[in-house]
Amino acid sequence: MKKLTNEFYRREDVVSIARELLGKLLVTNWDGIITAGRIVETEAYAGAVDRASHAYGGRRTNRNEIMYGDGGMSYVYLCYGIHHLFNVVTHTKGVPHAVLIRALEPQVGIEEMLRRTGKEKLDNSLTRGPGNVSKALGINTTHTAISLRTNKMFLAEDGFKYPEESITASPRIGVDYAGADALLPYRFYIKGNKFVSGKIR
DNA sequence: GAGTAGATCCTCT
DNA sequence: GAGGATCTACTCA
Repeated sequence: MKKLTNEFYRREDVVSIARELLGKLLVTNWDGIITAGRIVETEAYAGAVDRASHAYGGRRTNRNEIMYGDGGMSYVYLCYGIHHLFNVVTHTKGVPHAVLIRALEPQVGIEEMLRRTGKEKLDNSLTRGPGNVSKALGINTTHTAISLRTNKMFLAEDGFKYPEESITASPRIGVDYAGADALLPYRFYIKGNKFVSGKIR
């Protein structure tokens, strides 16, 4: 298993990165408790020109400041007062690109994920949707702005690849307020995977 | 199976 | 003071 490199995160094309993250592993290790899952759904947020992004029009606030940092950092924020959403910051300093991790297939520490989410057994709701992903992996807003190359939280590849034909693009979810940009095919997921959120499988 | 309301709080205006 | 990159449970059918 190899951690993804800074070169991977710091490329210019956030849409390609979002697509390539499918099949990679997201690992957290809080106080020695390891949980990990394989990424099956992502969304790209293309910075200042993307009306669905927090950084649209170059908006810069305390909350999204980390998006303007170097690629390879985490961006976690609270949505609807309840859900913590986990993003990977990409591109280099000054360009606020990010990829939202929307769904995982659980791999390691399933018992711990069940404990964190209060569920009794593994089913497709455990890591389906960005709110559930963060809950299962124990991610919250205190984990924003940390490097994804530490041993606490990182993305890695283990050689596994989903076949090209199983990768599907679609418009993003929950961004109706973004006008025409809501229609951009910036969401990527594994066709037929039961952990993918939304109605279209 | 489809549609809808409610939860709940931080951030920005 | 408003609203959000969501999820679940509940209704109705």
